[in-house]
Amino acid sequence: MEHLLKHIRQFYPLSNEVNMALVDCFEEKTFTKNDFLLKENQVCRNLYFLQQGALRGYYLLDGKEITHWFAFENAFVTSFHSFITGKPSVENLQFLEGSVLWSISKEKLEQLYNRYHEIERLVRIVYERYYILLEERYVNGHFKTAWERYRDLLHNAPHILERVPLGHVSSYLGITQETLSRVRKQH
Amino acid sequence: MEHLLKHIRQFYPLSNEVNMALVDCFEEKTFTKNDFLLKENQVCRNLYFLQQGALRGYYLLDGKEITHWFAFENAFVTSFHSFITGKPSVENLQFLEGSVLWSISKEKLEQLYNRYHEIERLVRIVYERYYILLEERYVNGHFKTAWERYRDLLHNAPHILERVPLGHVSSYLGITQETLSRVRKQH
DNA sequence: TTCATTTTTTGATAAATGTCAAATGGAAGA
DNA sequence: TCTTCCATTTGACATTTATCAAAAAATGAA
Repeated sequence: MEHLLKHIRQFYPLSNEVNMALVDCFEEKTFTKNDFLLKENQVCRNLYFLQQGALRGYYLLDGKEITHWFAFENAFVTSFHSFITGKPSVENLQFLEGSVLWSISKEKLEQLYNRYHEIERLVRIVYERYYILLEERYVNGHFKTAWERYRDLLHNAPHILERVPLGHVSSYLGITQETLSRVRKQH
Repeated sequence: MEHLLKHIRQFYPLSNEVNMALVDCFEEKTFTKNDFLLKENQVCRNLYFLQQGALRGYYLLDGKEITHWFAFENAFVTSFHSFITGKPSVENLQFLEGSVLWSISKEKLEQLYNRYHEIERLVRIVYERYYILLEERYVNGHFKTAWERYRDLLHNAPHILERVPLGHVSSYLGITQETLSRVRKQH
């Protein structure tokens, strides 16, 4: 839990009162490798903080799994589209490692919004940051060759390559596993 | 101004008092085609509401302009990375048509956040929506052929093809102008 | 360790897309 | 209308990447 509070402080420091209210709303969950946090067509009603472990989000395209994001320690995760809209998820969330999370329901989060302006500010700021991270990822993938994408990943997020099977990484980069394997060898 | 208030109501309806406070903080600006709202290396200190017209965001890669977004009537626009972080922009914002915007400074917006929880909620909700729109755009561009990207654009956002030169559209889709031209003819 | 399973690499070939150069088409202004 | 400028298309060719099949390597369980 201290991990979560520390993480939050980096975005927007909360008063003691609000910190305590927040702690009351989260519950701990643990999973093992290959477990699913969420499957396609389920509605994601919770926001999670990943304290320990690793997770991927993927969807099916022409029968193939396309991993479009990874998450590691100290990140907020959920199926954002489903969580925000209340519609069934198009993505699956699967653990890449045994993991520990803290979970809060959408209802409880909305109660917190209503009670504490501070929480709404915190979340506004978190969304801002997540928005620009996503934008960055979008731009970095645009108009790049297989080798450039691999090189950029190696530079910006080497932990992904260390902790995730290549098959998942290749779809994350938008290339086939064979191409990733070749490109990696040539350089 | 009524356009802006109406747009806001779709996200989160504000009380009269807050609506009035908001109106006081925005000022109108007009531009002609090809004008720049922002140039590379400038810090973007304002958030804009595009009431009428069209705008693109682009950056330079190997000397070529890469357009990575378009905006049309009834959208909030800014260089999000620069606006949020206060750092110089890597992108240029240029008008594709004569346009009318409403502008609010970051300082004034932050004053509004402090005074009105409602405004912070509104913006939190706007970020949520913009986040999932960006995510959707990210996923739609991933692992698609030139033809699929064109077809999807034609289906999801035909107005772009009607109002924007093909050269800008092609870089938006992550393909060359020649390929877009060919792919378009073949189908 | 050994076996079974999964992951990664390699090879041969096809398909898609990029590049460069030139031609065509269309729009706006003189 | 003519001219100029910019946008779009076309052609020839090179390059990159995908696809399919199989081999090799790595991993994990018995």
